[in-house]
Amino acid sequence: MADNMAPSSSPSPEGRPEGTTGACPSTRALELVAGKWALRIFPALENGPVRNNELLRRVGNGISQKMLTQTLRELEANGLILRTIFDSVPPHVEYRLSPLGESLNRTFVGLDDWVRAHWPEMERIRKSQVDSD
Amino acid sequence: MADNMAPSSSPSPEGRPEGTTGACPSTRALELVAGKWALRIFPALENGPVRNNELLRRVGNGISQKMLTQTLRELEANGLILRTIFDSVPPHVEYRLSPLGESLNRTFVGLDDWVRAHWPEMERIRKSQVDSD
DNA sequence: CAGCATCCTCAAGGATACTG
DNA sequence: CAGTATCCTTGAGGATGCTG
Repeated sequence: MADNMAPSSSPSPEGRPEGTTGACPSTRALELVAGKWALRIFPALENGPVRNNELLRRVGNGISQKMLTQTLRELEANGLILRTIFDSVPPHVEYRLSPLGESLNRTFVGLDDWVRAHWPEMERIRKSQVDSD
Repeated sequence: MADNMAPSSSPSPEGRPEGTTGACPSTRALELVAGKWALRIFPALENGPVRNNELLRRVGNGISQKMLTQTLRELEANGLILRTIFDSVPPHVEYRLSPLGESLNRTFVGLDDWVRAHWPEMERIRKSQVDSD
């Protein structure tokens, strides 16, 4: 844990610090932030606070309550998500992106856009390869 | 498979198509492209062709030959990586990013940059939370 | 409703050994 | 050197049931 985090001020000749070491922070952050479910949760929170159940539905597909909570807690612990507890008789909890989380989400949107733009090409390549195989 | 891929031209009122369905392509692409090892392989290929062994060393950390090959094949099948076989007596194979792969890598760089910029803040938050706990 | 605890399954992935 | 095949371990994650 807690490795030193040299800013981009002193990159290697190749450009960025690059993965010869294999300990680049993005790797860890991805694993932290993208436990495969995080990527699904972020867009579900894009337009405001959402409650547990709603979130469960929004993320949908194969997520379980367990995984949702677990991922949510991790994101919260890293300041990417804010958890608001309304102390009402039927418990009411709201999750929303923190400013930091929204910032990260913007990066995700970039990735999402890339995929949208290039997915067809990838699909084409996939087929042409089995074809020439 | 082969879901329709509406370009960002017709987003939902909220912004993008958003994950109510849970079948957004970025999810699948991430799982395809980011089998957790892909993210490590891309930077290792940033500055030109690399051979299997070298790649194994470059990615380093916990990757095994099995996982390397497996991931490489998947990336290749999607046109993100090019595999060149030199038919020499000691087998010689080179991997490099395709133009498509380089394009995707640029997105990864963005993510990487975000992490570099915000990791300290996340770390601070992490600590302050256990503090106020 | 939110969410924790428990049990159990299954497959991702490591280690090892072998081949062209 | 590059790559496959096999075995085996581990833990991610689902299902269920209970609580405040």
